[in-house]
Amino acid sequence: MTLKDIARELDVSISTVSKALNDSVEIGQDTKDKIKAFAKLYNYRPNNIAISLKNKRTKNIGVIIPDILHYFFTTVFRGIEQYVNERGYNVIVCVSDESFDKEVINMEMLANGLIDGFIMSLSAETQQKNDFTHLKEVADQGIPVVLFDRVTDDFACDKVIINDFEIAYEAVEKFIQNGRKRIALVTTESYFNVSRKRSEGYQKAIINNGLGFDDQLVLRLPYANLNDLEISNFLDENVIDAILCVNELFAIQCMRLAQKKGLKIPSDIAVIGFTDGILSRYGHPTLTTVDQHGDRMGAVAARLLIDRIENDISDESENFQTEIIEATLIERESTVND
Amino acid sequence: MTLKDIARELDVSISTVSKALNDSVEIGQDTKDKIKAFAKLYNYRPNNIAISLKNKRTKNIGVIIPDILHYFFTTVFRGIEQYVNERGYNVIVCVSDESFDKEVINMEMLANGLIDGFIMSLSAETQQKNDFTHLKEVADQGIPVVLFDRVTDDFACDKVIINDFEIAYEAVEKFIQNGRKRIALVTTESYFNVSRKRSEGYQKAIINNGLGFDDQLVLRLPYANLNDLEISNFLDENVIDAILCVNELFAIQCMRLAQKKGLKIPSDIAVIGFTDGILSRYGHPTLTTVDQHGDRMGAVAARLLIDRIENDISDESENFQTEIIEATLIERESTVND
DNA sequence: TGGCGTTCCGCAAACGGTTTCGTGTTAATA
DNA sequence: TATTAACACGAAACCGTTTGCGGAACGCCA
Repeated sequence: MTLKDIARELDVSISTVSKALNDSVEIGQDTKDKIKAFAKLYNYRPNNIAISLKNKRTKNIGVIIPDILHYFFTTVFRGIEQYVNERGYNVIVCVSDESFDKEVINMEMLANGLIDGFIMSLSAETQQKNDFTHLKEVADQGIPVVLFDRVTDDFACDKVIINDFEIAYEAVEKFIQNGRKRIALVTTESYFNVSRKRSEGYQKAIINNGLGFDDQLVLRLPYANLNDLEISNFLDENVIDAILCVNELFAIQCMRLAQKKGLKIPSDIAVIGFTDGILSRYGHPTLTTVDQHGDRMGAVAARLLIDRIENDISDESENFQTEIIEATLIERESTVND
Repeated sequence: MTLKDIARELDVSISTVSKALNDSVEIGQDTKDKIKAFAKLYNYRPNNIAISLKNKRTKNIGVIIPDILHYFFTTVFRGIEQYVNERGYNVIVCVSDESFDKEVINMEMLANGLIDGFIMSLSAETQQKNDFTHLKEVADQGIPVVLFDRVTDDFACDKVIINDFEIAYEAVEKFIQNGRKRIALVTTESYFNVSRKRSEGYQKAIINNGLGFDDQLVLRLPYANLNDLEISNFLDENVIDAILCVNELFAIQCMRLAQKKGLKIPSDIAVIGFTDGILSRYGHPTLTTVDQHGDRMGAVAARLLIDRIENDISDESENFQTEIIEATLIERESTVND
């Protein structure tokens, strides 16, 4: 069922049909009625591809995330999806699998007309290499990009992040208020901007509270291929009464291994993680954690992007914004003193 | 950068440029070289929308899942994404949020030219209502559909499922081999085809092993809004030494509440769940569970769909297939007898 | 009756490609 | 020298829409 079909059946021109269906004033009321009735009867729907070609707008948003199995990204994705749907857009997702090459390939695939803009979080490899030419290329093509969470200062665009530094600081102070003295940090290698900021927040809080920063109490783990040994040794070699972990999985692992050694949580060791995921809520004990409000983050990123798309911002004044989502600490069993 | 631009610059016709870039034999070698060099220099990429319009193929697959936060669906999604990318397709995802209306709206949005086919798992509401007219409509439009996991006999198409009945049967026998006598089942209300089959497998195994089916030992919970009370009462009111749960979350909840009552796992109560997710692997204790091989399921569904799309199956002989993925039982701490 | 303004509709271009067919040039062959 | 085949390229249709513009028909007024 195309405009042409309707035009032929009703013996009018294609343009008349198009205008009638779009309620143009150029078309007489009875003609409109006739055409609309016919269209409804045969369940006519305009072909979106043709429309996209015509107005050079696809109403699709490209989303590129490093890992779909990661709870945080999943919630951000959901936030994006919900928001863009409300504004009549669809989402095309690609997963970079933390790989620079996949990120580049996916962007190139989507950039040739398939999408009106990108929302993305940088892959681990991209952050390591510090190579953002693929971002610059799509930007040069006039395609807007919004970065969230894993962002970089080396590429100018709208960004959405959380207050990593402050919330890490707050978490450490929570420990201190509860009387903890030997507070450890379990983080990733430092090329992640988020881990770095969280580490800085940790360090600052330690120092400001007069505990004295001790690099021995910082454990840096590879992002993937987690194994028990390093954590286990770390726990053996240090006297620790609290651990701040930069993600949920690290926290759960720490708790499990500490418990295995006969330590009680939270009485012997308190634990705080990042990402309020399933593990935090249903782990044993339940985990005090930083809620990054992924849904909100996704929605904000989507709002920034669509606004930029629709405002046809040819004022390339590049008034880029960085929105900061306030993370919140959710207290659960892993820090409650009994 | 369009064909027209290149043609103008190089003073040849558009068709010559098109043919040259597609390595047509009609074009002389030197002309080809010149055009290709120019195209590469200016980083020309054909507009996918225009191509889609021309050959009425978008190379997009529509995926509709009930819940992106559900680990199982996430793994299936990943399987789909990986497979279709290899075959040059992209994925457009929509989340139905277990709602019939959202499922319908999403399908209609995507059906008008945006995608070449659907991969989907039915929402809870759709299964309850048993209304599949939206599926039939897109099928009538000639758009192929592949259902996975949450399928229905009332709509003819390719399907991918796991052997729910058999694996539930196997799980119960595992309990029995370990000497368990009072084996409970925690399931959802029965409109989910998967839960129903798992329940049947449970029941059959109980009966075949001479344990005598006791409906008292079956707890039926609502799918959402889980609260502790029902499970807690269930544990109080019955003498139970093993529980089979139809999903991961139920299993984790059961373990937590059982432990709260002072019961030891697995010595007092053994537990088996479905879905080998994060909770199963990192829960306390680690959970014996049914691995549904979501990745494989997604890949198979994608293969079925793309084969059907590309084989231009006008032999509407409707030789629909139902592929069955063999689930496997992963043994962890929650069933090991000590 | 001539001129003017409305109303209603069709023509054709445009979006960016692919593809069929036709045409002009050259060289080989009878 | 005339015929023909091979080769290289261009014109135009097509995919399904939207939209500016022109024109026909009509009514109204002077």
